[in-house]
Amino acid sequence: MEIQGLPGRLLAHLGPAIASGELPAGTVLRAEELEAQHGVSRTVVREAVRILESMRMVEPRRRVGTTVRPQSDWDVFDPLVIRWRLAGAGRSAQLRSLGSLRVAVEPAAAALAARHASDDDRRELSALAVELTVTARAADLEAFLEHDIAFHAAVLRASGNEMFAHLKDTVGAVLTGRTEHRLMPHRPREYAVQLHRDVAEAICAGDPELAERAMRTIVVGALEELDATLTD
Amino acid sequence: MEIQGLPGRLLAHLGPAIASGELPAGTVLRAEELEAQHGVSRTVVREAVRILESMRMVEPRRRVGTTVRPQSDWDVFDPLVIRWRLAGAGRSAQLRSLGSLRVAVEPAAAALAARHASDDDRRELSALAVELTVTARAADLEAFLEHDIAFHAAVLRASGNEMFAHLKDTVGAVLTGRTEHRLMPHRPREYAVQLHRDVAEAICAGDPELAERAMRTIVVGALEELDATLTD
DNA sequence: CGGCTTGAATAAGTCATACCTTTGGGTCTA
DNA sequence: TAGACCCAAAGGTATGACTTATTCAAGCCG
Repeated sequence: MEIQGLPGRLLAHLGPAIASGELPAGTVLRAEELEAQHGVSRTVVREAVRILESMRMVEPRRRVGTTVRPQSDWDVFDPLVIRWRLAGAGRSAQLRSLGSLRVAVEPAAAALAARHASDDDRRELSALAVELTVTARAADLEAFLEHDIAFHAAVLRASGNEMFAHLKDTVGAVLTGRTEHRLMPHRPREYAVQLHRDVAEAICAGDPELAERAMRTIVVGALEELDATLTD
Repeated sequence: MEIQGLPGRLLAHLGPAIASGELPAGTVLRAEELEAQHGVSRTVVREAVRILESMRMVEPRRRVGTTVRPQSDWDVFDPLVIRWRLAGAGRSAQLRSLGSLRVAVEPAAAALAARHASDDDRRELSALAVELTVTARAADLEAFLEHDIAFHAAVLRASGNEMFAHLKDTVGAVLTGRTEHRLMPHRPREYAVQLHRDVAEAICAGDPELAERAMRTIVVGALEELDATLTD
């Protein structure tokens, strides 16, 4: 999953530093300095910088150095960029953006899933709905989170659209971030759990409209809760 | 925009080759061979491979070589991956995926735009709607395409959500691909143009429901046309 | 005979260095 | 002052030497 070796290590420093605004747009990074600061060779620095370039976060220019590009240029769908932003300063903005994205995508995915889900998909969704109910009643936040992530991932996958399916890690990151940063009620609301059961049932019954409506209620609720909680 | 220099050139060979299935999952690339085949140095090969690794398209492993990963692992939201797939074999699958994504995102973006668009945004949308009408009547496909792309980009940007805004190049690629591959009527349908005007008017009037509905009609229509045209 | 250890071969990973190419800016000249 | 010109600075590329991890197989032990 992660980029390997020293370039990965360097990236793990530079990426968050840029994403958090510690190195704002316009900052000039010079290869030689990076070598010295991190005690690595040219090769390593170049590979890390190349990756940042491919994410459109920096732009190397001869005679001038490697400059940090404005946030509006970044590849905001890149999983690494999303993770870096969630980790640091841009967290609230990132959560809000992702919240809107979820509102757009997840209901559509639920509708598609109701049409295209395989029998295995349906079985899995039912099982996960049960798990959610159980862990919610037990107020086991950790287990609830795990199953919640699995549930949304299952819906996205069952949609049969590869691009939706690939958003599973992103949605997972949002849910995790929400729990970690105490943006969630200490105990999952029974109403929310009921909605998850509704989604599962609608998909199993092959009812796209119902599935979409229930899922929309879930993600709109999550977004509103987010907006109400985030102060910045 | 593009990755610069020799690594970029190498990437422009390897990326499409992998995306098109010419180098299927499991294929082993050895650095030494790539050097010889493309007449470049290790430095260049390593940087190109690192970028492919960051897109999750290949996985370098010691003692074994750099193996091509299955398509399901790829970073399907990466603009380069999308472009490569649109260019080659995976084109139909890619267009379908993107079509569904548009159906999910663009109506939501239109609704947000109706709430948050600035006065400049609204002016621009009105102007673009006029341009669309004019070029459609003149059956000037090239100019129509250009304004169509600009229109959808403007809606996405006006939504105020950075992630939606970043999909503008992706949507542009779909529209371009559709025109290039003759998946469009030779003359834009007046009905479709009317819908674009409806979207612009609804956003200008601040009517989210109407904007969303009109935009949904546009993208659903586009998707259905696509499904009807694509044979594979 | 089967499983475990061990060692050698292999390919990627890293480093250091030399040299090339582009480009921004200063200088010199008309 | 305007223009041509030159130089230094920074990234770009090439290469050789060395390191490290990993696979595979030979060989050893139970």
